[in-house]
Amino acid sequence: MPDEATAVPGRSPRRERTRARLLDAAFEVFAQVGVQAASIEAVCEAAGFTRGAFYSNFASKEELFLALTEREARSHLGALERAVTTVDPAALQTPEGFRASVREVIASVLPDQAAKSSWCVMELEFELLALRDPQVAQRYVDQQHQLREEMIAALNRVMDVLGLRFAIDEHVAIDLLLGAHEAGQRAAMLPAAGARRDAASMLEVLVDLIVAPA
Amino acid sequence: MPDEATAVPGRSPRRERTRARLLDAAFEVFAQVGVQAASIEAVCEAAGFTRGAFYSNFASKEELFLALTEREARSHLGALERAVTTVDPAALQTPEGFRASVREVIASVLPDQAAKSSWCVMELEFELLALRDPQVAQRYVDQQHQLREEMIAALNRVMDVLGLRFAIDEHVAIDLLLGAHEAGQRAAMLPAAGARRDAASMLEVLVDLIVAPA
DNA sequence: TGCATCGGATACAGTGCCGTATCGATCCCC
DNA sequence: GGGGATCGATACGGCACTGTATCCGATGCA
Repeated sequence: MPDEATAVPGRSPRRERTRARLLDAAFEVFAQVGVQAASIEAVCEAAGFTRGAFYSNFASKEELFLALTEREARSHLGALERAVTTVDPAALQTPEGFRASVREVIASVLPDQAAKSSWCVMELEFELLALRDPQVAQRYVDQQHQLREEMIAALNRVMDVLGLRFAIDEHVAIDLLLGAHEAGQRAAMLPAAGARRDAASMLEVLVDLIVAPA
Repeated sequence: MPDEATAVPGRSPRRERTRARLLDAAFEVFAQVGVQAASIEAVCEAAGFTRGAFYSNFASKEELFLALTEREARSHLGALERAVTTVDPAALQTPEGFRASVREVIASVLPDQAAKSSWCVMELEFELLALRDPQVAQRYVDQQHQLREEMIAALNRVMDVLGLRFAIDEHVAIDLLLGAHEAGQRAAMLPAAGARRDAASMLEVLVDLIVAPA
């Protein structure tokens, strides 16, 4: 037995794979039926395990959920970094190219096509859980904060190249951008009512409003 | 027995009271633990009834939830109308008065202090349910659509008095306003992380951006 | 006041999920 | 290749909730 419970978090490869499969299954099941409605049993079945495996890896459904959000947050931060470093400076020279780049950076944090749209459902679940459980709330707030700070930095870097800046407080700007993106994505998952404005056009209107020459 | 099942929806006063108490309790319980996590039993207990009363009035939890959203939507539309008719034209003459009026109209649809902040939790629940259940989705979309159309009309009426107009598409404008309001309200329910921007300032920034002289 | 209907309470059988305790296979290291 | 630790499967008792069928008191009408 290792001396410390807080020793190296080096879990055996086998255990790591089990955890990963459980997390994958949790993502799927949670997105499909909701975190609260999802039974531990259903997650295990989707992962091809029995509850024995689950309780050997997680203490509760909440812990599983938090591990999942952490994994996804890490992955999103990675995607953000990649998106920023792959922005083509040449493309930025035109207004269209600039707006496309902004949208790409935003989309990298809230992937639409790649990881299916089910992540935005999970975001809603996360927020809802946070509104009820203080422990979850802390994690949620921290993750959101970190993500937004990195996005501000990323977008500022992009805009510097162009001699542009935010016309309004950058925190408000990010909130508006992310809000518009999320709203657009969710709207896309619902049946249309009347004239449906898509996320793309909303974002472009917004970008025009809040970006100004430096 | 009445000939028609679709006769007058005139329910007896007693029955109406029972339904109202069940709806009140549902609001409370749903907001507290979530729609999915809430057991019918818990709702009944909160209302001071047994499940017998519930099944005598509703076929399922979903039906109860839909009845609840309908009642609340009606109440919100009423509040919106009242807010618009009580706007003081004199107050509109100053920029501050105008912004306050805009905020009041918006707040009337998404009440913050009055009906507690728990309604925005219910909104999230509603949206989440809509993303999963097509039947719920239709209702959700319809309600949102109606609300937004009425808000556009209301705000346009207010702005006409001042010789102002939306600088951008009015549907986009409403989406941004409502989004900002909701985001601000939810943020207010969570522990602060770093500099917390409140809903009020976000809305004012936004109003300044999207309102222009006619 | 008596009677018919309505509306909510009670009783019951059934189900799915929970968390734990224990067992057995697999993996790893010497 | 054996022995010990690890890890997931199995088995068990229990509980909370579901939906229905039935009962009984309240209510309203003649």
